[in-house]
Amino acid sequence: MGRGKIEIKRIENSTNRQVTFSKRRNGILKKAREISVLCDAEVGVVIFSSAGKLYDYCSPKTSLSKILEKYQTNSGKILWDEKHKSLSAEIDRIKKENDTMQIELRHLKGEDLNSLQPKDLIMIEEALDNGLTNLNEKLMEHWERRVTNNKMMEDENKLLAFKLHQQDIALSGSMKDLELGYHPDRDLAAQMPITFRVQPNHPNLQDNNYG
Amino acid sequence: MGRGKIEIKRIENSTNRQVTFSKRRNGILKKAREISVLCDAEVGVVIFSSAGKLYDYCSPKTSLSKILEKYQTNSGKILWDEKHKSLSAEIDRIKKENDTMQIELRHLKGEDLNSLQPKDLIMIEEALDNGLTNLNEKLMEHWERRVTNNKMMEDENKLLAFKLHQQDIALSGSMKDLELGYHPDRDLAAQMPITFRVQPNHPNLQDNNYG
DNA sequence: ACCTATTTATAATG
DNA sequence: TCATTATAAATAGGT
Repeated sequence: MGRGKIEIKRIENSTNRQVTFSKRRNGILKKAREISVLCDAEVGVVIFSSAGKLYDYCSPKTSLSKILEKYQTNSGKILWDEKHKSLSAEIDRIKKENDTMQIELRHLKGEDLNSLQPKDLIMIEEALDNGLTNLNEKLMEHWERRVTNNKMMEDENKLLAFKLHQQDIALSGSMKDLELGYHPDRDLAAQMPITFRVQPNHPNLQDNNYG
Repeated sequence: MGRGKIEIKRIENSTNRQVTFSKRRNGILKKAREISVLCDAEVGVVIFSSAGKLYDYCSPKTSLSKILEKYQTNSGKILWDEKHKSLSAEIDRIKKENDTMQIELRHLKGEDLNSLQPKDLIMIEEALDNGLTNLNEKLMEHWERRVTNNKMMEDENKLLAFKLHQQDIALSGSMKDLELGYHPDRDLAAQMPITFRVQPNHPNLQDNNYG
């Protein structure tokens, strides 16, 4: 379309080339705009001149980013840059790791064992046995701590009972003494400190040595 | 350009719109091709029809990926931000999942138990017990299959021994008949085939039914 | 940049 | 959907 027909091949005259580029670039961008309006289409156009200058168009109500995302899901082609490749690679790696662990977990829980050979089964059994051993060790520690605690509390209780008993005796003694002139305050005062001293969960209890 | 001038606004008639889309799309792609050849330009075009169908063009000797990379460095716009974020989010999600499984695995193997309460320990123990139960079941199946096989082989062996015995008897019978002209080689030759016939691991053993 | 002869694209139609 | 064609639009070459 013009004064003369031209062949579609690189225009060697640099000035001519640049002029043609400018004209046709405008043409394309205009047509892109038109088709997006006329036909309700999403259009993205990116043009670099041979000099490296950038021109682009993107239909309204969207963005190149969105169009390209759609492009990728639709075409299956991957456009993204190195960063994304590495992120994707990491996802793959972690997923693989995940799967492996998933399988191992299932096996340890006694699931999906049908495909395994006795040799594998025995290895898993060893792992389970080992786990149980370690676990029972821990449980034993807890248990022993509990027993020790119980014993300590028991001793403490005995001691307290004993002291209470002594007090009872002392009290009945003073009661008898008081039959003439008794001051109740003194008895109360004598009991208070003991009440405060009773701390069954005292952290340093094990340092004491009560029969 | 056509029989009549049209306004640049959405074509309401759906058929018309689709036809116009088809024509103009071809036009744009053609012009994209032409400008890239005539003017040595890098061009990328992505068009989605309103129905969501994808059409694209990319100038030769490059790729959309490269063009877009160039676009980003040139325009400063980042096309991948959203995708980037979603990928990162997925990595986080999977990593978390990974960690959880990692911990569960360690616990089942009897590691890192110090932070756990007896209640947790007991739950793990139950899981291990359960796993062991399932596992032993499987092992038992394998074992029983092995035992059955052994028994069948034993029976087969007995049968073979019996047949051998019978043959021996038959053989000595003929030997006696031959007491006048005996050849030691023949005895050896008679034993050979039996040796070869003994195949304890015969694959079809289970199809036989020997008392 | 503009002009315009000419080519090209395409709207309407069959 | 496909071909035709009259007409609008794009543009090559010139100024």
